[in-house]
Amino acid sequence: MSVRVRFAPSPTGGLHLGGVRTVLYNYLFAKHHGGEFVLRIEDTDQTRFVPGAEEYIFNCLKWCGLEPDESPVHGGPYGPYRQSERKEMYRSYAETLVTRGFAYYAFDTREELEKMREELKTDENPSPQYDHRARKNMRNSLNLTDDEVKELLEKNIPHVIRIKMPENDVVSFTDMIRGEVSFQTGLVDDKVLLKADGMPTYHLAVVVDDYLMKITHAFRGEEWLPSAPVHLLLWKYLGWEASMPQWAHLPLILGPSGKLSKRDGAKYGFPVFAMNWTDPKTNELTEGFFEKGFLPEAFINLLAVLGWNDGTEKELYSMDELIADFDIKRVHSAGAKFDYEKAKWFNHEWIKKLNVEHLKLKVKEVLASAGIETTDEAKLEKIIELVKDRCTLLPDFVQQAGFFFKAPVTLELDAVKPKWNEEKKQFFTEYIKQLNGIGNWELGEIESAFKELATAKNIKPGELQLPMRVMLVGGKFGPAVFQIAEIIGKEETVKRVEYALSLL
RNA sequence: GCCGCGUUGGUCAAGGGGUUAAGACGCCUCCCUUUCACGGAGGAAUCACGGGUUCGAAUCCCGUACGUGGUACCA
Repeated sequence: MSVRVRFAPSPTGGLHLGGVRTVLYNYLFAKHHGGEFVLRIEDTDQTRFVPGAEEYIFNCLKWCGLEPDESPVHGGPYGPYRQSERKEMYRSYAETLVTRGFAYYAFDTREELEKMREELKTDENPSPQYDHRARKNMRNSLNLTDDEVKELLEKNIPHVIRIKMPENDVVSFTDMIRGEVSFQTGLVDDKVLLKADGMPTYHLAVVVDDYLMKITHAFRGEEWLPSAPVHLLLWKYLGWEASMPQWAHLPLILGPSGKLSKRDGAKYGFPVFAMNWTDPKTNELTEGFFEKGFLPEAFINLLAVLGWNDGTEKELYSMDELIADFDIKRVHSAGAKFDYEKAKWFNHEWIKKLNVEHLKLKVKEVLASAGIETTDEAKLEKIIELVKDRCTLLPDFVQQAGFFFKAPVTLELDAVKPKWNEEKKQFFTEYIKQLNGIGNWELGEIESAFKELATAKNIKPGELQLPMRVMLVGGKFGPAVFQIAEIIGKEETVKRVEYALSLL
């Protein structure tokens, strides 16, 4: 049987680091086994609908290179892939469960539920559940007579269907990451399966759809572990136990203080979403890795090794290598704190690693958005090669490569002034003359003229190089000075030196 | 509160009865370089605690503490 996995986001907002990692592990597992990766939209909560969120998710996955094989936009044989479009099929499964005695109708109103919680609430039990004890005193088909239930149903009185958790049983299963996990059914509440509006809750939808879509392995965040017994029981009650997927609950990604939230991002200055997301209601922007200047290769890489390793010292993986080496059993069971410094290191490594051709377009874009037009392709390529070791994030190219195309507006003259004197000024005045005389404008000529003149003037060349750099670059950074001069050309070099001299 | 899951340097982590307890990020020192990086060589820093089991425990068991998640007609 071929491997089929799924990622099932609810389109309610930005796509979190942890979400992308869940997609990634699903994707890697599927591809490693030559299986399919399906994306299903879990939009059963109509009150939380957020326009644009679904399209946003697809954009993120595309940028990450994690394209689904089946999805609402990619199609596939098990559609529809949007749960809201599957609404009609859930009710009959829920009713089957009622018929079999594994679930029941509950007619309690919001107010009645609140009242029950209020009454049962104590210091020892701050959040009472609708469980096997509570259900005995509520308005549901367990307590009502058949006729009463029938009447309520016929009158279309709003109701939900709840699972009837066994009072005293143990449900256990083997998690691919954690091993044997077990739960006392009496401590789990009677989760709503079908809501009053006819939509299923996650609990019903996930098992019905996983069954219908022939999902073989179900990987999801650790936050689902406590409701796993409900899902296990549903598979059993529906008579599908034999086709139940294997489960793996992935560890959480934590922020500097506890669970990683988008607030952490704003607070500590790092992105937490794959791409920028603006909440349409509040207009609040949460930064994304894409806009921050991360390469998808690096983003995927850093996420992959946040909670997984192959047992070797290897840390840099391409997607193909990940597919080849990934093993869900080697995923850690403990949560991992996200470290932005290390994330940046990964990006730096990937910038160094990727060839110029691969980087060119992205660098062009980043320069363009800083108002720097690059038309000379050969020149751009040469420059990227020269400066990429110095760039951690894509926008770093603006500082590191920008001055090749545009003379610096402000010069860091404070770095020069303290040791500046008349001799040095004369040196540069004469150097300009020599520069103008160079016929073959290339590195060797520019450099030897500089050094010979310095020797003649009895000044150490080293003492002149920093001023020269500041004149051309604007600050104390960048590749070798004469290389810069060679690339920007004679005219521009002379111009920049003259301008700087006028300020000194 | 109750339930689940977890706990190796600041962070990511290897190791799963006998190791000088890998490696990476970050930090520090030095070399290279009269810029900034890259690269290279070093350094500081870890098995949450308490009991067992065992000749021997970071590794196995039990407690405790702490962290984290759940406890919704949200996913």
